[in-house]
Order: sequence, then structure tokens, then C-alpha cells
Amino acid sequence: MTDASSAVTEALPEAGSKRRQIRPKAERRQQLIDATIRCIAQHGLSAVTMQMVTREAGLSVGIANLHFESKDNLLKETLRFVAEEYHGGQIDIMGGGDIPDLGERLDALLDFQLGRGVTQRQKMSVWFAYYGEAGARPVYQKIVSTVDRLAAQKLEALFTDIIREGDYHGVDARELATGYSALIDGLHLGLLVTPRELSKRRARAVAREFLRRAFPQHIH
Amino acid sequence: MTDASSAVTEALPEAGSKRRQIRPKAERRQQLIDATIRCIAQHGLSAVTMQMVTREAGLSVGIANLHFESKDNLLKETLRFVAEEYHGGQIDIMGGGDIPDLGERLDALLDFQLGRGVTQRQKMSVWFAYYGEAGARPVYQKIVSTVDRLAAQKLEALFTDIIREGDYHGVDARELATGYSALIDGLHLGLLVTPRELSKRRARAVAREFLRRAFPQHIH
DNA sequence: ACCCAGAATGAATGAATGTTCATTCTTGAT
DNA sequence: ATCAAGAATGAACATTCATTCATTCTGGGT
Repeated sequence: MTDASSAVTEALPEAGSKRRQIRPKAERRQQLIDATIRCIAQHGLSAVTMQMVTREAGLSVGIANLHFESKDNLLKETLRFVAEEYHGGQIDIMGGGDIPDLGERLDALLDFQLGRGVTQRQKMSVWFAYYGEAGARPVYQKIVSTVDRLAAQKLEALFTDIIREGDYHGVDARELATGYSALIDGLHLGLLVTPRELSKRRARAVAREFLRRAFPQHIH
Repeated sequence: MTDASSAVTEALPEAGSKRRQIRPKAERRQQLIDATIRCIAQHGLSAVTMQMVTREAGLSVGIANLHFESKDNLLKETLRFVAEEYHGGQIDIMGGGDIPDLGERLDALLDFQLGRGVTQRQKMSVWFAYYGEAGARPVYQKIVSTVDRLAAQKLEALFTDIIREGDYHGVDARELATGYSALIDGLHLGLLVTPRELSKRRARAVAREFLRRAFPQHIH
């Protein structure tokens, strides 16, 4: 469904080549979204301009309004892309039967959530930039909560399976899922804002400890 | 140290009174900071303008640059205020001997963190608006991490005391403190972005469950 | 009653930004 | 080789915003 290793990191089109190229609409859209992600990460959402984004993409200013009708729309679509990439990745891991062992599936989930792909500063910056505006922009809330709800359901289902398999008592799958999701979000925040105090390694240890406390038989 | 019930919510100075009033510098500064908080919460950080803030404060545009030298500075000072209010409140509860019983002190902390004062949408919006920009603005990182570090130390100390008192084994105070802080941050995020899915009541239950799991003797 | 230091005002300014659109260029079909 | 559809360009425009500062007003000190 989603590709966590999208080409967000590779900037710089062939510098020097000034020849105008015509490319399919979908490709240009993605190019602009990727450039937007880089710009938000580097300059902050409130400092992003259309000129900045199109220059980063190696294209002219007019093209942004050709493929997206407005800046607002470009930002909206960028959020949708990031949200779907993140939550889609989780859903793939949780729902798919790719990993039959439930404990290993938990591990894979944790790896995805705090691994290289997602915790790249770029992605985290974008993620929280929108969170910051969500309070004032219902559109953002809706985009996030739509994918978020599905991921939450899958996580709850996974926890329910684990609870049944391990015969754990006094544990509420729903509450635990809420707690785990919140913990991961909080760790992402810490990694973004105070990277000096919280290393990726320690973030992972903290999350793992949370799971181990809840499911001791499943986390080594 | 800080006053959690500051007058952020009360908008509207006496409407209709057009008489110019001269007030001490400190008062005007606070007036403008409060107005800025309201504006960020309502319109989002990226949409805040000086005209908007000064109108909200019931003052003229020029006054903002009289008391703060620039918009940048006003935003910086506003973040400092919110950060100190939030972390200062926590530090007061944790460090002070106002509450001798450690379990009760934990309860008080949780009440403060997820109670009315802090979880007001206004404050949360501001908090995360800045987090969103922190990736691109080292100044914000520094302001937050300064107060954050102190609060983290106090929390770790409190947890250490509790672990000693309860004679808990296999628990690392530092790691637990990191996890708890992250959990609270994540719950705040949930309350802000998906208030429909996460009620304040449930957020509190989740946090309490985390503590109960770690310190069963101290949380009823 | 008077005065003046400095607080407060808001129209004016210039810089920055989103959006438009007339024009140019590319490419695949004929 | 030619052509048309439409992708791409970027100068121009209108708007918005932060900042300035000449001017007005206030209130405490004398």
C-alpha cells in the first residue's frame, strides 16, 4: 500500500540541465509533495512558500497551481500522503499475516514506528507541524483521524489476539492500545524536540519495556 | 512560581471604552502574551498576525513593537511563558513537600497534567504549534528543553523515591520517567487532534493505569 | 493648575507572497 | 515532417503583513 522508502531524501534534480521536461501528472504531483515535505522539515510549516517548494522541486512557480489548485490544497495533500504512509505502514504490519508469530509482529511494528523510515527528522517534523495546526484547522483533524481510527482498530485487534493467546488477565486491549499509541507519539515528540536527551535507542527501549510489562510472555 | 489559572480565557476588555489607558510595561506584556495564546489556539501559529494579536488585546498595532521588538520576539516570549507555566506547575507539585504522601503526590501530578488547567484546548494548541516548528527553529528547542530537563530530573527523583519506598524491583526510574512523560505528551496530542476518540476521562485512566502497573502499591 | 516623560496610537511604507495567464515548448499521433 | 494538445514557464498583479515613526494623549510629580 505504501512505500516507506519514498524518494523524499534525494533532493537535487540534475542541476544545470535547463531543458524543460514533460512528465505525467501523477509524477509531478509526487515530486511537489516530496519537495513540500523537505521544505517543511527544513524551514517549518509557517515559513514554507510556493517559490520555495517549486525551487526545491526544480520546477517553476506556476506548476504548483497547475497540479494542485492552491497552496492550501498542496499542504492538505502533503499531509494526506504522510498520514497514509505512516498509518498505512502500520496497518500493513498489523493486519497482514506476513508474520504469523504475534510477538514478532509486535517487534516488527515497533521497528517500523521507531525505526529509520519514520523517525527521520523530516517525517517527524512534517507530522508535528500539522499536529500543531490541527487545533485550528478541522480539515487536518479529519485527514489524520480518518487513517488514525483504522490503525487504532487494527492495534486493538492485535492486542486482543495477544491477550487471548497469552491468557493475560486484568488487561483491557482498548485502553492498552490507546496508551501504546500515545507513548509512541510522545516518543516521536521527544526525538524531535529534545534529541540530545532522548536517543533513538532509548526510545525503543522505553516502548519495548511498555510492551514487556503488558505482555511478558510475548516480548522476550 | 507560576499561576496556572492565568487570565488567558477572559477575552474582551471593556468594549466601547475608547479612552486610552497607560499601564505599566509588565502588564501590557502579559496582556499581549495572553492575546497571542488565544490567537494561536484559534487561528493556528502560521496564521497569527500582529494586527490580529493587538486587536485581540484591544490595543493598537504599534504597541506590540514597543514592548517586544518584533513579532518573532513576541512569539518566543509567548512560548517561554507557556513552557514555564506548564513545567513550572509540575515542578512545584513534584519538588515541594506540600504533599508528603508519595502516592498522593503522583495523583496530584496526574491531575495537573490532564486536568482542566493544562488540557484546555488553548494551551494544548499553543504547545504543539511550537513543537511543530521546533524541528526548524533551534530557539524553540532551547526554550523548551531548558525547562523540560528540570522537570524530567524532578520526575526521575520522585520515581526513585517511590521505588525505594515500595521496594520495587526490576524498575529503572529514568526509563520509567521518560516513558511517563512521553505518554502524557502523547495523550495531550490525542486530546487535541482526535478529541472524539479520546476523552479526557479515558486519557486519565490510561495514564493512571501506566502508573498502577509500575507502582501497584502506590496507586490504589 | 501645570507640565512633560514616555506610553499609546494608527496611517504610511516597503517587502514578501499566492495566484494568474499569455506565451513557449514538448511529445506522441498522423 | 507536421501538428495539435496540453504541460511548463515566469513576469506581472493584487494582497497581506511586519515594522516604522510623527503625532496625540495620559497621569504622576511639582
